[in-house]
Amino acid sequence: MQRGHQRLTRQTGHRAPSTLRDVARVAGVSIPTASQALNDRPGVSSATRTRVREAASKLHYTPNSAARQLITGRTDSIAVVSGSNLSGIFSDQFYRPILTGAGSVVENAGYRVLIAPALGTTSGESQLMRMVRGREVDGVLAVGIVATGWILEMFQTAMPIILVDNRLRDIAVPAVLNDDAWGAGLATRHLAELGHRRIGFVGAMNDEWWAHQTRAGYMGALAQLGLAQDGSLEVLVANNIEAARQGTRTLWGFANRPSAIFAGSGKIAIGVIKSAREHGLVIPQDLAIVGTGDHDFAMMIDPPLTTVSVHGEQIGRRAAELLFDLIHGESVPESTVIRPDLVVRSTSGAF
Amino acid sequence: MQRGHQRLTRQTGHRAPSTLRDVARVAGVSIPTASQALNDRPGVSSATRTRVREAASKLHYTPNSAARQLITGRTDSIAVVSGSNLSGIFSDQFYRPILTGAGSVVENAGYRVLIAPALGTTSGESQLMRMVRGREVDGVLAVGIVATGWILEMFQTAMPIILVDNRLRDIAVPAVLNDDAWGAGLATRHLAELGHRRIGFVGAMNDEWWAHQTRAGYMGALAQLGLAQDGSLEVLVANNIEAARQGTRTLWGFANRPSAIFAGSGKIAIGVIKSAREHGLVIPQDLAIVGTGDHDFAMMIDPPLTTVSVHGEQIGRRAAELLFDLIHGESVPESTVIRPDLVVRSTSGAF
DNA sequence: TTGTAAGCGTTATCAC
DNA sequence: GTGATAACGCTTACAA
Repeated sequence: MQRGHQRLTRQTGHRAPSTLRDVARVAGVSIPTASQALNDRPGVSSATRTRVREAASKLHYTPNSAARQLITGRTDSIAVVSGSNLSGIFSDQFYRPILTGAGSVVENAGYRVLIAPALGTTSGESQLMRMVRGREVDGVLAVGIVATGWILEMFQTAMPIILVDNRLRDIAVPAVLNDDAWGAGLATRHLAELGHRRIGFVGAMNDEWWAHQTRAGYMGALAQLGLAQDGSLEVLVANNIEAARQGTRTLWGFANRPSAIFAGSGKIAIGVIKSAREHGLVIPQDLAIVGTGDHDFAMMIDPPLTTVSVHGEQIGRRAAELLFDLIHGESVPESTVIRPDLVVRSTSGAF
Repeated sequence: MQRGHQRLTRQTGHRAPSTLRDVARVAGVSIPTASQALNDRPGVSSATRTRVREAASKLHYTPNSAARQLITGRTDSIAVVSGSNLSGIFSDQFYRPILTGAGSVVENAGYRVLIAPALGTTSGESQLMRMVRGREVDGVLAVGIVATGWILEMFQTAMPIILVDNRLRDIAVPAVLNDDAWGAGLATRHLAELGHRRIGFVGAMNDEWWAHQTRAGYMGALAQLGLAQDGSLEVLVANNIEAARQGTRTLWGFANRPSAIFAGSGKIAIGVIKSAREHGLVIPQDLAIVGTGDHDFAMMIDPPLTTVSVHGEQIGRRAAELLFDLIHGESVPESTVIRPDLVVRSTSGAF
């Protein structure tokens, strides 16, 4: 079993893959006829069709996709592009289920998925342009893209594109979004129903759509519930654990500190929990918390996290379906919104 | 800003992408000359070359990749295939850094990455065959594949392939592996140096290479250290949190229970911690633990986990480099092994 | 140094 | 129903 020192070169003992010409010859028909037969086109006798099919399977014939692309113009593949690199996009807890959902639709449609290099780098962008202008894909799924510039403008005019979890300010690109405002409302009302009057919000201070919407949903719910919109209840931080921890440190010292917190992202929720614990607060007795995003850690942490559960797979599936609609020349709504649910666990103190 | 009800169809106002013929016409040369000029081939006067380049950039010319593929036989893309679906492979804490590393090498080489559908399903396999036999990729990176059947045999003879984190029993396919045995040795010796004599092992009982190697490393270290290889010190469980928790429940009751545990995977480490805590043991005072895989949670859990840090990015980079070697016709070692390091945090009780 | 001719493997068009 | 013939956009070989 110890073969570590061996060196291997690519085997070259295989014959070239068989072409349609081979199939036609074996079946005793012309090349176009073989093509018709294999593509289930009318105008071929069933006897011929059978003969061609048998020849094809005998020769393990697989169409050369480049040749087919060249003439049909279709590539049967789509690109997934994001702001991060190849696997960065997949490591994000939020985007992963979206990609799972989109992937299942795309794979079922028999399409291939090309991972475009990250936007933001020059080389990444030029490779993406090559993919788009070189007609290597039939459509683009842009996940969590922030850029608004010429890239997307070009996409819009040259290639079907669906935006996932973001909107653009200036260009009307169809998007599939989580209903962040709705989720914030669910969380805030849940805490209010448990008797909390001073419900704080720790949100992301970036300029992305979801951050705005989440805050708007929180504010709207407070107003609707007739609760105070006290500025001291609200903290905006960078969207990471450490920033949330640092940014909320001073929050717990005040006499009229919030008795409950709605955290606008999963990372922020973790940071808030750390910070509160460091101040000696017991969750949920001293502080109730509702997080966002129903990720692995929501169940794993102690106590388990009450959270707004984003339906990522559904978002991804819908986005892929809409992209196919666009590819097939159908029109799609500019904005498709998927509502999240509330998953009640222990940190909100409901039981 | 509320434009939700609008419906959008693909814009068709764009002209067809420009071809080499357009470039040649604008530059006032023949098509082959334009081709030579743009591909930096000798035998073109620098004046002509400049004129062609200018025409190309003016027309936003991008070569049609299908046409180029058809004639050169190269696709400039590789497939990543795994046992899981599109994003399942990326959600695994172990594989993600591997893909990050591989991705950076592949993208730098200007290659595209095609995500192959999961093996194991009929449709996935047939789509993969289509990709391979249809010559849609130049090589395959197979991550954590367990199958040994005809699929890989075919790969080996028809297409360059590198296996990551696995070996095959019957076929000599070049592989890049983590040195699991080395890591197990590091962990075991670390615990012995801290004074532990009864060092237990909770490992995965599956049939994969890493599981065997990890156990072998543990056993080897015990022997080398002159410590008991007591069968009661060893528990093999399925590789998930719950199985590890259940499977180690009875471990803590014995008078001569282990004072330290080496957990053979990240998931197993979490399960062991849960189980030990449920039995009232305090970590690391009552039980020292060394885990495997330096993932996010290793730092996040309390106390932070001492763990064998697998160099996933390096594994991925190496795998991609070897794949390119294979694609370029060079030979590669059948087995490339990357050594992990030990990251000492709190659970082992070193400080 | 440049242009002409041929061909990659497939599908589309149109006679027969 | 079937088979010539052309075409997709590009690269290579070879002739001018």
